[in-house]
Amino acid sequence: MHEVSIGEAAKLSGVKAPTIRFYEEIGLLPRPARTGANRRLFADDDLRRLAFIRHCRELGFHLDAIRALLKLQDNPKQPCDTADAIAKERLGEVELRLRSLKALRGELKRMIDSCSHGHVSQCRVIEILADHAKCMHPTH
Amino acid sequence: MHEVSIGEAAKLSGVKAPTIRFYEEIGLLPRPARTGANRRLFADDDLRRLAFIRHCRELGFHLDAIRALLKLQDNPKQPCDTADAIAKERLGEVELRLRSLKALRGELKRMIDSCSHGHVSQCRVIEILADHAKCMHPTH
DNA sequence: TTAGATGCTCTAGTAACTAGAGGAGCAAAA
DNA sequence: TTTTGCTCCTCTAGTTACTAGAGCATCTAA
Repeated sequence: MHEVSIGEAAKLSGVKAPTIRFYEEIGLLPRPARTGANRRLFADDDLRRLAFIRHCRELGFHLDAIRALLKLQDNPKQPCDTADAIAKERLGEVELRLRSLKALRGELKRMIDSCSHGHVSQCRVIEILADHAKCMHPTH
Repeated sequence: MHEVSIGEAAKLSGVKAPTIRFYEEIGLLPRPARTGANRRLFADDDLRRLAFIRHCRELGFHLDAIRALLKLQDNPKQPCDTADAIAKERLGEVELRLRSLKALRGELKRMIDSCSHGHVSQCRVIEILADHAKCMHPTH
């Protein structure tokens, strides 16, 4: 059956042991089997589920979205529109964030470039932060 | 002296009243004056500080960084290297995040494009999420 | 005078973990 | 056999930057 301890599961999946326990607690992972001494034993299925969760988290999905995706995975005969929609929503978030971060980068660069490294009283960084009107950031 | 209530301060600064109280509580804002009936009265200085904080937050600075920047602002004769360093650190974070989000966007697009809108069992989105090896994301 | 808006404090909740306390079990060396 | 050190258990509390709500006081306008 090839069952592993939580430490082993953590190593194999790249998810830390406390986080695995946390996922169990919030119902993202089913409760694994236990040894006589009450230690968790993870089977292949658990490890696969863990890998799925981890990959989703790396791509920035919220736990709620992951919960929905896992539910889909558990019912493979359903149409996959929901999975598609969740991924598209995430893509939208990413694109929004990208635009805003690009604008931000511009403003930060401008701020840093115009700093003449004198005293705080003449510091452009502080000045721009203090006075929004001096800011060229397009979206706030 | 032109002092305003917390609601007025919220309107003027764009920071919500509970958030203003929160900033006071954690020592980011000095305790403002009070009326006889114990209501907060914000002076111009407070409003300037609030605007500073808000602008910093919009640019994504952590409250700790803002605390440091405010301390600098309070001692204008210091050299402004610290302000410069904080802004540069933030720029670094932004650039890192940008790279990672761009990679993410690519992966999400690829996932969505290869979805044929059938059943979950053949869904490429779910499949790629389940199996990291099928993922082209360069950095994880 | 009374209704509705605004203010006060305090507690608790959010996301997604992370850290620590205090204790039990296990494997290997002395 | 004992002891050392690692892993594991549960439980509580802390993190960031707020947000929501309860229960009460005060202010403003009709």
